[in-house]
Amino acid sequence: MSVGRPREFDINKALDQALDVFWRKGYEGASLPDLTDAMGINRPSLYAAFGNKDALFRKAIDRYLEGRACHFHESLEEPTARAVVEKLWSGSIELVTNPRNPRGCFMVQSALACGDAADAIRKEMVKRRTKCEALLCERFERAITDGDLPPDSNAGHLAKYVSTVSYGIAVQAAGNATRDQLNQVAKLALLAFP
Amino acid sequence: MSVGRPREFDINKALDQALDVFWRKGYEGASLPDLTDAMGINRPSLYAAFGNKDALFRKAIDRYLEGRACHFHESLEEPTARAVVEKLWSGSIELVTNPRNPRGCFMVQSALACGDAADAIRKEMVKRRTKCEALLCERFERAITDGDLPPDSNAGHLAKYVSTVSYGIAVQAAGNATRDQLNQVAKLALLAFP
DNA sequence: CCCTTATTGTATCATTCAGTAAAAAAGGAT
DNA sequence: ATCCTTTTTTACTGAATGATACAATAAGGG
Repeated sequence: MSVGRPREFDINKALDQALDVFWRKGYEGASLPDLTDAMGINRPSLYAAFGNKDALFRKAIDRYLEGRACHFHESLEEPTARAVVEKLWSGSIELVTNPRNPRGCFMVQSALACGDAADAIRKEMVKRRTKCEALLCERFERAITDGDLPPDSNAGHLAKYVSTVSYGIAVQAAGNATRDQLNQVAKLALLAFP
Repeated sequence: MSVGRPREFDINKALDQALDVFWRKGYEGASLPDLTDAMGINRPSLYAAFGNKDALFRKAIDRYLEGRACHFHESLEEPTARAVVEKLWSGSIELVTNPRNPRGCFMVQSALACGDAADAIRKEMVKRRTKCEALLCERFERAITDGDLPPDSNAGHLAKYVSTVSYGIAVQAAGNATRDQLNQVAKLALLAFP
């Protein structure tokens, strides 16, 4: 098939390892030695396979959303708006407190505030979070059309509320909040949902 | 009084400038040139007055909580638990969307995830956030004792919920959320409060 | 008016940062 | 077996990092 010396590492496994480092340490806090050590490759291999630190991070975002955080897109397919929110929050709680993952949410904590050099990354994360909220908003608009939500509901406000609670859960998990505590929070937060 | 060459800068004004830099760029993202430029002093003056970057940051935490974010402690003195929450959230929204401040909340975004060198700072921020939540919890326990909240309320759960919404508001503000949008979120979130 | 004390400016320290050049190594193609 | 292409390895680059040494400077106390 491919000509030349075969690559000795699995590119997706390496990307998963890089994702974990970025997740735990943030974009700025993750140094190239941190990344290459975790990925089990040396620096030129990283650059050849992924471009540079910026490009590697962007690939890690996609990997996160399509893999570890796939509960988000799945939750949108639930039959009712309330079920969407329940699945979204419970899935988030499972993700951010899973001992196999770094604590907290990659989309929130990997580039929330940073220096000038990383500002493009920060903006990209803002865009991604906004995009997720927009998808949630569309889902609620459909629920209103379907009569699933009251006709006087405001899909935008609801989407922002649901997103806000998700982000708050992520910050709590980055501290020492337990799964049970966060489930209690979600249960309480659901009272505000129509 | 003091002997020796007098300091040429106002130490609290310099600390305020440093706080702003840490707030906008995070602990790791703020370089010493960033800090000294904003503070209008040179490096040895910074080290003589504040110790080092770590010590400067810790002084900035106190400055933040006692100054810009004083609404938190003030809100605890409101007569009812509901009024506490209303003042806490509205004060937070004012703070994190005030154009005179960096976007978002210093306590959330200055050291949420970071490299090994900054891990002590990250832990300190976790401890501080936990402390604020504990104060909120105590206030709600008092409200239960006073009959202000229903006797079957769980102060711990309520405190965690209120904190979670606050953190979520902070993340939203670090994005592009407007004050009006966040006030809508707070209004909605208040429906879940007894 | 000198002497002590503290701050300021300059210049520099060793270390770490992200990113690469060049040669060695491992296969497939001819 | 020998070339060709790609990956791996080693070593290195210039720039930026946090932190200081040292001398010049400016005030107050005796």
